[in-house]
Amino acid sequence: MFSFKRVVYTGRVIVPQCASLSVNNFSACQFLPSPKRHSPYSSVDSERYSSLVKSVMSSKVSSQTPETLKAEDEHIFGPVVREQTPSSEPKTFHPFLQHKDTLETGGDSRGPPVRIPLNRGQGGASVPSVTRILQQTLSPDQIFYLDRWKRRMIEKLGEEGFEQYSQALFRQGKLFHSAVEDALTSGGALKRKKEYTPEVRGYLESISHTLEDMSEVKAIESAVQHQKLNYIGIADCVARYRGVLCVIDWKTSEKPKPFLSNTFDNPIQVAAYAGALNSDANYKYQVENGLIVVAYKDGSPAHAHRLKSELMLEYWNTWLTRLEYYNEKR
DNA sequence: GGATCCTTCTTCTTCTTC
Repeated sequence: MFSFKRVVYTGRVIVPQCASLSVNNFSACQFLPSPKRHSPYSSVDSERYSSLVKSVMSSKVSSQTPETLKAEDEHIFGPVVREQTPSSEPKTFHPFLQHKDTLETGGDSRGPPVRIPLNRGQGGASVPSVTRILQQTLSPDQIFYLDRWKRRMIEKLGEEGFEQYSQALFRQGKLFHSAVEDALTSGGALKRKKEYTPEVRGYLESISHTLEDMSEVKAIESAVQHQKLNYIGIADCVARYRGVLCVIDWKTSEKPKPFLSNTFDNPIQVAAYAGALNSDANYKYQVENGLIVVAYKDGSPAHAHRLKSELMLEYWNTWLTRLEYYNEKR
Protein backbone atom coordinates (compact mmCIF):
# COMPACT_ATOMS: atom_id res chain seq x y z
CA MET A 1 0.00 0.00 0.00
CA PHE A 2 1.02 3.58 -0.36
CA SER A 3 1.67 5.40 2.81
CA PHE A 4 1.71 9.13 3.09
CA LYS A 5 5.45 9.10 3.66
CA ARG A 6 5.96 7.18 0.50
CA VAL A 7 3.90 9.67 -1.44
CA VAL A 8 6.03 12.46 -0.07
CA TYR A 9 9.03 10.41 -0.94
CA THR A 10 7.91 9.97 -4.53
CA GLY A 11 7.50 13.70 -4.23
CA ARG A 12 5.84 14.50 -7.55
CA VAL A 13 5.61 18.15 -6.67
CA ILE A 14 9.23 18.78 -7.33
CA VAL A 15 8.86 18.12 -11.02
CA PRO A 16 8.24 21.48 -12.65
CA GLN A 17 5.98 20.08 -15.34
CA CYS A 18 3.81 18.60 -12.64
CA ALA A 19 2.92 22.10 -11.59
CA SER A 20 1.15 22.61 -14.86
CA LEU A 21 -0.84 19.41 -14.44
CA SER A 22 -4.39 19.68 -13.29
CA VAL A 23 -5.02 18.43 -9.82
CA ASN A 24 -6.83 15.47 -11.30
CA ASN A 25 -3.81 14.43 -13.25
CA PHE A 26 -1.69 15.01 -10.28
CA SER A 27 -3.75 12.75 -8.09
CA ALA A 28 -3.54 10.11 -10.80
CA CYS A 29 0.22 10.29 -10.91
CA GLN A 30 0.54 9.94 -7.17
CA PHE A 31 -0.59 6.32 -7.49
CA LEU A 32 2.24 5.32 -9.74
CA PRO A 33 4.27 2.54 -8.21
CA SER A 34 6.95 4.01 -6.06
CA PRO A 35 10.40 2.57 -6.50
CA LYS A 36 11.90 1.75 -3.18
CA ARG A 37 15.48 2.47 -4.02
CA HIS A 38 17.47 4.72 -6.24
CA SER A 39 14.60 7.05 -6.74
CA PRO A 40 15.49 10.09 -8.80
CA TYR A 41 13.56 12.09 -6.20
CA SER A 42 15.41 10.82 -3.19
CA SER A 43 17.51 13.95 -3.00
CA VAL A 44 14.46 16.17 -2.76
CA ASP A 45 14.15 18.48 0.18
CA SER A 46 10.77 17.01 1.20
CA GLU A 47 10.44 19.23 4.23
CA ARG A 48 10.66 22.32 2.08
CA TYR A 49 7.83 21.12 -0.11
CA SER A 50 5.74 19.47 2.55
CA SER A 51 3.15 22.23 2.78
CA LEU A 52 2.73 22.22 -0.96
CA VAL A 53 2.32 18.46 -0.97
CA LYS A 54 -0.17 18.77 1.84
CA SER A 55 -2.26 21.36 0.08
CA VAL A 56 -2.36 19.40 -3.13
CA MET A 57 -3.06 16.13 -1.37
CA SER A 58 -5.79 17.53 0.83
CA SER A 59 -8.47 16.90 -1.79
CA LYS A 60 -8.82 14.34 -4.50
CA VAL A 61 -10.43 16.72 -6.93
CA SER A 62 -9.91 20.20 -5.70
CA SER A 63 -8.13 21.77 -2.80
CA GLN A 64 -10.54 24.66 -2.85
CA THR A 65 -12.69 25.36 0.13
CA PRO A 66 -14.85 28.38 0.87
CA GLU A 67 -11.95 29.75 2.91
CA THR A 68 -9.28 29.33 0.24
CA LEU A 69 -11.60 30.76 -2.37
CA LYS A 70 -12.34 33.79 -0.22
CA ALA A 71 -8.64 34.32 0.42
CA GLU A 72 -7.88 33.96 -3.26
CA ASP A 73 -10.61 36.39 -4.25
CA GLU A 74 -9.47 38.92 -1.71
CA HIS A 75 -5.94 38.65 -2.97
CA ILE A 76 -7.01 39.23 -6.57
CA PHE A 77 -9.91 41.63 -6.20
CA GLY A 78 -9.29 43.22 -2.83
CA PRO A 79 -11.43 42.92 0.28
CA VAL A 80 -15.06 42.05 -0.23
CA VAL A 81 -17.79 44.37 0.93
CA ARG A 82 -20.01 41.62 2.10
CA GLU A 83 -23.73 41.54 2.51
CA GLN A 84 -24.64 41.18 6.10
CA THR A 85 -24.87 37.56 7.14
CA PRO A 86 -27.19 36.38 9.90
CA SER A 87 -25.86 36.71 13.41
CA SER A 88 -26.42 33.99 15.93
CA GLU A 89 -29.00 35.99 17.85
CA PRO A 90 -32.11 37.58 16.38
CA LYS A 91 -32.45 41.33 16.81
CA THR A 92 -36.02 41.11 18.03
CA PHE A 93 -37.50 38.49 20.21
CA HIS A 94 -40.63 36.61 19.25
CA PRO A 95 -42.06 33.96 21.53
CA PHE A 96 -41.98 30.37 20.34
CA LEU A 97 -44.96 29.46 22.51
CA GLN A 98 -48.07 31.59 22.66
CA HIS A 99 -50.95 30.95 25.03
CA LYS A 100 -49.58 28.94 27.88
CA ASP A 101 -53.00 27.74 28.98
CA THR A 102 -53.21 25.46 25.96
CA LEU A 103 -49.69 24.16 26.40
CA GLU A 104 -48.70 20.58 25.70
CA THR A 105 -51.64 18.30 26.22
CA GLY A 106 -53.37 19.30 23.05
CA GLY A 107 -56.68 18.46 24.54
CA ASP A 108 -58.07 14.98 24.52
CA SER A 109 -59.40 14.93 21.02
CA ARG A 110 -58.67 11.59 19.46
CA GLY A 111 -60.55 12.04 16.24
CA PRO A 112 -59.09 11.71 12.78
CA PRO A 113 -56.16 13.98 11.95
CA VAL A 114 -56.87 17.37 10.43
CA ARG A 115 -55.51 18.42 7.10
CA ILE A 116 -55.73 22.17 6.79
CA PRO A 117 -55.17 23.22 3.20
CA LEU A 118 -52.93 26.12 2.36
CA ASN A 119 -55.06 29.19 1.83
CA ARG A 120 -53.22 31.92 0.03
CA GLY A 121 -56.43 33.89 -0.36
CA GLN A 122 -55.80 36.87 1.91
CA GLY A 123 -52.07 37.02 2.33
CA GLY A 124 -51.57 36.26 -1.32
CA ALA A 125 -48.28 35.13 -2.76
CA SER A 126 -46.51 37.89 -0.84
CA VAL A 127 -46.37 35.75 2.29
CA PRO A 128 -43.16 33.77 1.95
CA SER A 129 -42.89 30.11 2.87
CA VAL A 130 -40.46 28.40 5.21
CA THR A 131 -38.65 26.57 2.42
CA ARG A 132 -38.36 29.70 0.33
CA ILE A 133 -36.87 31.65 3.23
CA LEU A 134 -34.42 28.89 4.10
CA GLN A 135 -33.46 28.49 0.46
CA GLN A 136 -32.78 32.19 0.06
CA THR A 137 -30.77 32.60 3.22
CA LEU A 138 -28.28 29.79 2.82
CA SER A 139 -24.85 30.54 4.19
CA PRO A 140 -22.01 31.19 1.73
CA ASP A 141 -20.52 27.84 2.75
CA GLN A 142 -23.75 26.01 2.05
CA ILE A 143 -23.99 27.65 -1.35
CA PHE A 144 -20.39 26.75 -2.09
CA TYR A 145 -20.78 23.06 -1.21
CA LEU A 146 -24.12 22.75 -2.99
CA ASP A 147 -22.72 24.35 -6.13
CA ARG A 148 -19.68 22.13 -6.01
CA TRP A 149 -21.83 19.05 -5.58
CA LYS A 150 -24.03 20.07 -8.51
CA ARG A 151 -21.03 20.76 -10.71
CA ARG A 152 -19.54 17.37 -9.96
CA MET A 153 -22.82 15.59 -10.55
CA ILE A 154 -23.26 17.29 -13.90
CA GLU A 155 -19.72 16.30 -14.84
CA LYS A 156 -20.64 12.74 -14.03
CA LEU A 157 -24.19 12.53 -15.39
CA GLY A 158 -24.41 15.35 -17.90
CA GLU A 159 -26.99 18.14 -17.76
CA GLU A 160 -29.86 15.94 -18.79
CA GLY A 161 -28.80 13.04 -16.59
CA PHE A 162 -28.57 15.35 -13.63
CA GLU A 163 -32.03 16.73 -14.32
CA GLN A 164 -33.45 13.21 -14.41
CA TYR A 165 -31.58 12.27 -11.25
CA SER A 166 -32.98 15.29 -9.39
CA GLN A 167 -36.49 14.61 -10.62
CA ALA A 168 -36.21 11.01 -9.46
CA LEU A 169 -35.14 12.16 -5.99
CA PHE A 170 -38.11 14.50 -5.76
CA ARG A 171 -40.50 11.86 -7.04
CA GLN A 172 -39.30 9.35 -4.46
CA GLY A 173 -39.70 11.91 -1.71
CA LYS A 174 -43.22 12.74 -2.78
CA LEU A 175 -44.28 9.11 -3.15
CA PHE A 176 -42.83 8.33 0.22
CA HIS A 177 -44.68 11.24 1.83
CA SER A 178 -48.01 10.22 0.45
CA ALA A 179 -47.43 6.60 1.47
CA VAL A 180 -46.69 7.69 5.03
CA GLU A 181 -49.76 9.89 4.98
CA ASP A 182 -51.75 6.91 3.88
CA ALA A 183 -50.35 4.75 6.64
CA LEU A 184 -51.02 7.37 9.31
CA THR A 185 -54.60 8.00 8.29
CA SER A 186 -55.29 4.30 8.42
CA GLY A 187 -54.37 4.13 12.07
CA GLY A 188 -50.63 3.84 11.75
CA ALA A 189 -50.73 0.43 10.15
CA LEU A 190 -48.68 -0.21 7.07
CA LYS A 191 -50.23 -2.11 4.21
CA ARG A 192 -48.74 -5.31 2.99
CA LYS A 193 -45.48 -4.73 1.23
CA LYS A 194 -46.80 -5.67 -2.16
CA GLU A 195 -49.32 -2.87 -2.13
CA TYR A 196 -46.62 -0.22 -2.30
CA THR A 197 -44.63 0.60 -5.37
CA PRO A 198 -41.07 -0.69 -5.31
CA GLU A 199 -39.86 2.90 -5.13
CA VAL A 200 -41.22 3.41 -1.61
CA ARG A 201 -41.17 -0.09 -0.14
CA GLY A 202 -37.69 0.25 1.31
CA TYR A 203 -38.38 3.67 2.79
CA LEU A 204 -41.55 2.40 4.49
CA GLU A 205 -39.75 -0.60 5.89
CA SER A 206 -37.11 1.83 7.08
CA ILE A 207 -39.57 3.86 9.16
CA SER A 208 -41.76 0.98 10.32
CA HIS A 209 -40.17 0.94 13.78
CA THR A 210 -40.84 4.65 14.25
CA LEU A 211 -44.48 4.27 13.25
CA GLU A 212 -44.89 1.83 16.12
CA ASP A 213 -43.88 4.61 18.49
CA MET A 214 -46.39 7.02 17.01
CA SER A 215 -49.80 7.76 18.43
CA GLU A 216 -52.54 10.37 18.38
CA VAL A 217 -51.88 11.74 14.93
CA LYS A 218 -53.39 15.22 15.06
CA ALA A 219 -52.49 16.76 11.73
CA ILE A 220 -51.16 15.63 8.38
CA GLU A 221 -49.78 17.81 5.62
CA SER A 222 -51.34 20.77 7.30
CA ALA A 223 -50.83 24.46 6.62
CA VAL A 224 -49.45 26.69 9.36
CA GLN A 225 -49.24 30.45 9.30
CA HIS A 226 -47.50 32.92 11.56
CA GLN A 227 -49.62 36.05 11.48
CA LYS A 228 -47.16 38.31 13.26
CA LEU A 229 -43.98 37.11 11.62
CA ASN A 230 -45.66 36.74 8.27
CA TYR A 231 -44.68 33.37 6.90
CA ILE A 232 -46.44 30.15 5.97
CA GLY A 233 -45.60 26.50 5.59
CA ILE A 234 -46.97 22.99 5.46
CA ALA A 235 -46.08 20.70 8.33
CA ASP A 236 -45.75 17.02 7.45
CA CYS A 237 -47.30 15.73 10.62
CA VAL A 238 -48.21 16.47 14.22
CA ALA A 239 -48.38 13.41 16.44
CA ARG A 240 -47.15 11.90 19.64
CA TYR A 241 -43.83 10.12 19.41
CA ARG A 242 -43.20 7.97 22.48
CA GLY A 243 -45.89 9.98 24.20
CA VAL A 244 -44.47 13.42 23.37
CA LEU A 245 -46.35 15.75 21.08
CA CYS A 246 -44.09 16.63 18.13
CA VAL A 247 -44.02 18.39 14.81
CA ILE A 248 -42.65 15.65 12.58
CA ASP A 249 -40.77 15.94 9.33
CA TRP A 250 -40.18 12.90 7.11
CA LYS A 251 -37.10 12.86 4.96
CA THR A 252 -35.66 10.47 2.44
CA SER A 253 -31.91 10.33 2.07
CA GLU A 254 -29.36 8.59 -0.09
CA LYS A 255 -26.63 8.99 2.50
CA PRO A 256 -26.94 7.87 6.11
CA LYS A 257 -27.71 10.71 8.51
CA PRO A 258 -27.06 9.28 11.94
CA PHE A 259 -26.54 12.65 13.60
CA LEU A 260 -28.76 15.67 13.80
CA SER A 261 -25.89 17.73 12.40
CA ASN A 262 -26.18 15.70 9.19
CA THR A 263 -29.62 17.12 8.55
CA PHE A 264 -28.49 20.66 7.71
CA ASP A 265 -31.41 23.09 7.92
CA ASN A 266 -34.08 20.49 8.69
CA PRO A 267 -34.22 21.30 12.42
CA ILE A 268 -34.73 24.98 11.60
CA GLN A 269 -37.57 24.01 9.29
CA VAL A 270 -39.24 21.98 12.05
CA ALA A 271 -38.84 24.80 14.58
CA ALA A 272 -40.31 27.27 12.08
CA TYR A 273 -43.38 25.08 11.56
CA ALA A 274 -43.84 24.54 15.27
CA GLY A 275 -43.57 28.27 16.03
CA ALA A 276 -46.11 29.09 13.35
CA LEU A 277 -48.45 26.35 14.51
CA ASN A 278 -48.24 27.64 18.08
CA SER A 279 -49.37 31.07 16.90
CA ASP A 280 -52.03 29.76 14.54
CA ALA A 281 -55.63 29.97 15.72
CA ASN A 282 -56.50 26.87 13.68
CA TYR A 283 -54.67 24.77 16.22
CA LYS A 284 -55.93 24.65 19.75
CA TYR A 285 -52.75 23.31 21.28
CA GLN A 286 -49.04 24.06 21.49
CA VAL A 287 -46.17 21.88 20.33
CA GLU A 288 -42.80 22.19 22.01
CA ASN A 289 -40.94 19.25 20.49
CA GLY A 290 -39.88 18.14 17.07
CA LEU A 291 -38.86 14.98 15.28
CA ILE A 292 -36.93 14.42 12.06
CA VAL A 293 -37.19 10.93 10.62
CA VAL A 294 -34.64 10.09 7.94
CA ALA A 295 -35.70 7.08 5.86
CA TYR A 296 -33.48 4.89 3.69
CA LYS A 297 -34.28 3.20 0.44
CA ASP A 298 -32.57 -0.08 1.33
CA GLY A 299 -34.91 -0.50 4.29
CA SER A 300 -32.26 -0.04 6.96
CA PRO A 301 -33.72 1.47 10.13
CA ALA A 302 -34.54 5.14 9.83
CA HIS A 303 -32.76 7.62 12.05
CA ALA A 304 -35.20 9.46 14.27
CA HIS A 305 -33.78 12.72 15.61
CA ARG A 306 -35.69 14.14 18.52
CA LEU A 307 -35.69 17.85 19.12
CA LYS A 308 -36.52 18.49 22.74
CA SER A 309 -37.98 21.81 23.76
CA GLU A 310 -34.67 23.45 24.73
CA LEU A 311 -33.18 22.56 21.38
CA MET A 312 -36.30 23.69 19.59
CA LEU A 313 -35.91 27.09 21.23
CA GLU A 314 -32.37 27.34 19.95
CA TYR A 315 -33.44 26.49 16.43
CA TRP A 316 -36.33 28.90 16.78
CA ASN A 317 -33.80 31.68 17.40
CA THR A 318 -31.80 30.57 14.40
CA TRP A 319 -34.99 30.63 12.38
CA LEU A 320 -35.70 34.19 13.54
CA THR A 321 -32.28 35.35 12.39
CA ARG A 322 -32.81 33.71 8.99
CA LEU A 323 -36.21 35.32 8.73
CA GLU A 324 -34.78 38.74 9.65
CA TYR A 325 -32.05 38.28 7.09
CA TYR A 326 -34.59 37.35 4.44
CA ASN A 327 -36.72 40.41 5.19
CA GLU A 328 -33.69 42.71 5.13
CA LYS A 329 -32.61 41.33 1.77
CA ARG A 330 -35.99 41.87 0.16
C1' DG B 1 -56.97 25.95 -18.52
C1' DG B 2 -52.65 28.09 -17.29
C1' DA B 3 -49.64 30.00 -13.90
C1' DT B 4 -47.87 29.95 -9.42
C1' DC B 5 -47.13 28.09 -4.88
C1' DC B 6 -45.43 24.48 -1.26
C1' DT B 7 -42.91 20.69 -1.04
C1' DT B 8 -40.07 16.90 -2.59
C1' DC B 9 -33.89 16.62 -2.59
C1' DT B 10 -28.82 18.05 -2.91
C1' DT B 11 -23.58 20.14 1.14
C1' DC B 12 -20.48 18.91 5.74
C1' DT B 13 -12.64 16.44 3.17
C1' DT B 14 -9.07 15.72 6.69
C1' DC B 15 -5.61 12.84 8.35
C1' DT B 16 -1.42 9.71 7.20
C1' DT B 17 -1.45 4.13 10.19
C1' DC B 18 -1.93 -0.87 9.79
